[in-house]
Amino acid sequence: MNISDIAKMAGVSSAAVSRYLNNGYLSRDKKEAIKKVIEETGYTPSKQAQMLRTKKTNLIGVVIPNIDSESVARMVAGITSILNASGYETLLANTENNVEKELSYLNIFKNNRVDGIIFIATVLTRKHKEILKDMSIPVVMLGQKSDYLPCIYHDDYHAAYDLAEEFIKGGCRRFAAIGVTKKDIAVGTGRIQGLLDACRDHDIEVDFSRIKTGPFSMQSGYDNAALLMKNYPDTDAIFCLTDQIATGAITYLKEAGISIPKQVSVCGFGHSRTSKVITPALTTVHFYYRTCGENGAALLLALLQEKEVPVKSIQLNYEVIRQDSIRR
Amino acid sequence: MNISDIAKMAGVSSAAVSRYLNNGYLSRDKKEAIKKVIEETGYTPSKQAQMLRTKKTNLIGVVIPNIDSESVARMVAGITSILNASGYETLLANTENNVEKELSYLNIFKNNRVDGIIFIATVLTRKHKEILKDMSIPVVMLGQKSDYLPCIYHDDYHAAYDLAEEFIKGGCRRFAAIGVTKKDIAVGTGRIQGLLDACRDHDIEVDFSRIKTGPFSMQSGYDNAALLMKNYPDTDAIFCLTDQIATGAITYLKEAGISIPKQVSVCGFGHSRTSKVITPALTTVHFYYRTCGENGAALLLALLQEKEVPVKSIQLNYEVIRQDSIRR
DNA sequence: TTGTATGCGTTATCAG
DNA sequence: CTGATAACGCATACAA
Repeated sequence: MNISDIAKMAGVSSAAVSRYLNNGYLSRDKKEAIKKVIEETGYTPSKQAQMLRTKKTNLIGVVIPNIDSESVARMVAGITSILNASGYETLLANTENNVEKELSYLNIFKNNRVDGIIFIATVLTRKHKEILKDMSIPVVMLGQKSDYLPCIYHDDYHAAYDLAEEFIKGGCRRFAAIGVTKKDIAVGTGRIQGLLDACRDHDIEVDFSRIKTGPFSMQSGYDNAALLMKNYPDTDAIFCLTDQIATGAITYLKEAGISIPKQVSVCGFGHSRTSKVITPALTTVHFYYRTCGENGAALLLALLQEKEVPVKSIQLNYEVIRQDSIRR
Repeated sequence: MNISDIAKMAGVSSAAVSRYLNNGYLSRDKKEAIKKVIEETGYTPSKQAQMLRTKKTNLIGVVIPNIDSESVARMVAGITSILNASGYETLLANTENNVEKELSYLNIFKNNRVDGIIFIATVLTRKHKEILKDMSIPVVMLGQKSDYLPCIYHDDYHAAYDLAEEFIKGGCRRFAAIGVTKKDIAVGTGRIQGLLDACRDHDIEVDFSRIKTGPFSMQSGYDNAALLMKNYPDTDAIFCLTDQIATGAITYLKEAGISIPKQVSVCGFGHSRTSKVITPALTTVHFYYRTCGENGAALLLALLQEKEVPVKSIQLNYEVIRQDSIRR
């Protein structure tokens, strides 16, 4: 069932049907006739043919590192809510934290598969820049700051700085940290820098050998906390770069009979569901992940329409969630 | 840059290029020539044109109720891992628990937009059946049992039965439950039925007025637990139909100074991240969500290839996670 | 093994 | 306002 079948049945030309579908000039009675036939047949135009003809896909490629992560899921929820409301659909590319896959998907989308891309970034390599710099379609980056792409990101640095001050106010002086790869600029570098600068501003020395790194997992938090407390038993603050890591650390500390926050204070980042119900409730920072997704989608839509929006970058606010894992 | 440009540059016909792209008959030297030109130009064939021509999209529509849910996210992770490995991409439709949207997306996908559909179902109405029954493309349903579609689902009933027996073994006799709409057959009906049948088999009477329902949220758990303990203070077991609900219930009980599991025992379903770290650790049941997604994708792929796989339905196993929220 | 010609289902141009 | 027709980029039947 195609447009010319409908045209024949309605006694008009296929051009008329096309006009009907696209709100073009059409007399009242032809409109009626076409409407009737379409309703009777349940005809819907072929998206494939429309795409080929109009060069528009109404598809947005969304590249994510891992869907099974609370923060990413929230961003995706924000993205889809805005995009769907505007008649776009999302092509989801889950890279499972694999850089090769990430580059590969970016390349697949690069040409003419989608109208635009939203890229939730973690680690950015030179190859990323190469691919992203000469895209023929608009791209918005989420979660990392970029100087060559419009982006929406969180103020990881100041969030970390504020959190560090919470520890300091509570009297903590011998800091340890459990982080992630420095290559993740926002998280691995930015949050650690916030900690270091806060300590410097308060004349507190940081023992760099107490800064560990590992994956974004509870297991890393558990293992590294164990390592830290064994090698540096006088540690009184463990600065965890994500709630997941903090959850693992807390689990270890409790098992080891180390009191939180009395003997060791702990923080996380992300305000996860778990942070609200773990004992002690985790002092953490809320990032506006859903908003980030929404803004990213809105920005992409603007780019799609106006063709030349001045390259914007948006830094989102944060909120320190003071709970019970840092002593006061 | 299209196929005939490449053909000209390589000194061959466009058909030759097409054959090169699709592994057709081609002499060695022409192959070389075409390869060279394609590499130089970075040409990639237009997916839109291919779709129109071949009637294949290599797209799978994935309809989900809400991406910001641990169980759904795990299923999606499983789906994408299998689909991507087979060269398919996923068109994600997040319905935000809105039945209208769900029907609408199913309809959008119904015709020729995608090659197949994976549908993570919750509540099934007559309209769903109407739409799903005369699909021109294969559909696999996840999370609910269906008699008219291939489906993969969990053994909610026996999981609930086993969990109920845990309560009974621990000496609980005055059951309450916090559930969800009965229209969700797997969760709202199946799990409650498991509880009721276990009680019946152990000659325990259930006071139906202690069975509450609400949304899939922590808030519902909190509010309903409060309501229950106020109206039926002798309750010694709260059977929560999801971990989220259980988390809310536990939060209330702790606030109210009611000891868990001593005075009131609690269970959940889903083996969420939170269930592992909340105090007391939640006795719950593990469902193989990721496997469910993987199997669903694999089943759809089989359907896509063989055209006529006998309508299969797969019931997945479960594992009771005995932790500390039910007394022993 | 190769090239020519046709058509997939639309939209857009152009003449009427 | 309307209809005929070309074109989008590719894959394939058919002829060579």
